[in-house]
Amino acid sequence: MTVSEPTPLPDRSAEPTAAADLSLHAAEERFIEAMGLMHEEDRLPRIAGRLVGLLILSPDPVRFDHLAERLRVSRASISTNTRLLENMGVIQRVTRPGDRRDYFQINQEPGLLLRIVDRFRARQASAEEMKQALLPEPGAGGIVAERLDWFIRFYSTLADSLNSVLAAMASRDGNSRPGPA
Amino acid sequence: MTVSEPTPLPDRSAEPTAAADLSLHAAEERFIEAMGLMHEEDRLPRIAGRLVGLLILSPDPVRFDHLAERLRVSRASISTNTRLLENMGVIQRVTRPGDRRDYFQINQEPGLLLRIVDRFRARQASAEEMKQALLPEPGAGGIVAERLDWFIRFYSTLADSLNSVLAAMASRDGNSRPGPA
DNA sequence: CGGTTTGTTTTGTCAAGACTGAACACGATG
DNA sequence: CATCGTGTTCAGTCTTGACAAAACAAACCG
Repeated sequence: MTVSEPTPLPDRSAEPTAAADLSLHAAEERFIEAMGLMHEEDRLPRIAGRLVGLLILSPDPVRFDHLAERLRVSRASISTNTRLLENMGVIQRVTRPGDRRDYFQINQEPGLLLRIVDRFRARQASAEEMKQALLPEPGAGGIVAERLDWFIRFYSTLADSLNSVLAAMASRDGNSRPGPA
Repeated sequence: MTVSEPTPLPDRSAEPTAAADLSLHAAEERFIEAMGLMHEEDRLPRIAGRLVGLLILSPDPVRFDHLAERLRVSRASISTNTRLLENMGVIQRVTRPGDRRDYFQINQEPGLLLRIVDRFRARQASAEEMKQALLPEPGAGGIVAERLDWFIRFYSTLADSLNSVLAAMASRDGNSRPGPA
């Protein structure tokens, strides 16, 4: 799982910005790996997360084969995961005239975030259904109904506030950037 | 994965509330399964989720072996998963004097929710670290920094609002209930 | 003590799914 | 048309983790 560095770049003493570059590189590595783990928690393949991390850090669109090279994974994995992210609206495939190759850039990423909202809504809905089924019961106004209420209220509030954060952010910088869904 | 019913309780036709009971039972089944799926999304074993669902619906503490029986899983799985949830502060093991057996009840469940907050905070922190590393760079105020800012702002806002929802709910009914962390 | 009840730990099996290499498709290019 | 460049798909391997059965531990009972 841990990567081995074939080129340790031993000629470091010459350049003044070398140290900064290196630590930046290390930080990038960490960020990318962290994004990999994060997205794995969200049931996405680790490579997809790393892809997102890398593309967040890349000001310009990145070439398909550069992705494979930089992340040290097979082109097959890049193909699969770019497609996945593309379909989710998280990244965007761009092409250039006279260039057969594919480039990718992130897509100011609410795609992922909307997924979270959906999950919360689903939980809320599930508890609501249960509450409904419970209603005709005699003496059903007890602890169980209370718990379900708590549950429902929590998730609905959460989804709402998440939505409003998204909306606020979209209106603030969504007009300057290509702004997807 | 689908359960089969060995004891259909055939003597139900006598009671007038039979229909309601049945649909309630079905709804419970659905709720429990839904909770299983939900928690699986959060990287917990499915059985743990079902356990949470069942305990939410149980007004009184439930006996260890009843859990196994009701969910139709092995006692080993119950043991493992109750322990897991207990350590997470999601459920509570209770005992009764003169009774060797263990009972479980849900622990008005912020345990799970705090996990979500932690995840958000971790994401925010990761982006912040990256931003720091980026700072000394020349011309680093570009798109990348902007994206990281967006990211940071989003997750911190989210975690904050989640916390405040939790706090509001805790203060509203936390004093009547045993109220854990 | 032997045997029972209750819960835990260990061991093995199984399934899901991530990742890869290899075969493939297909347009471009000499 | 043969070949190369580029990306996709397929088939196989490998890891991970959930789950169960069985062995185990410990408290209780006769």
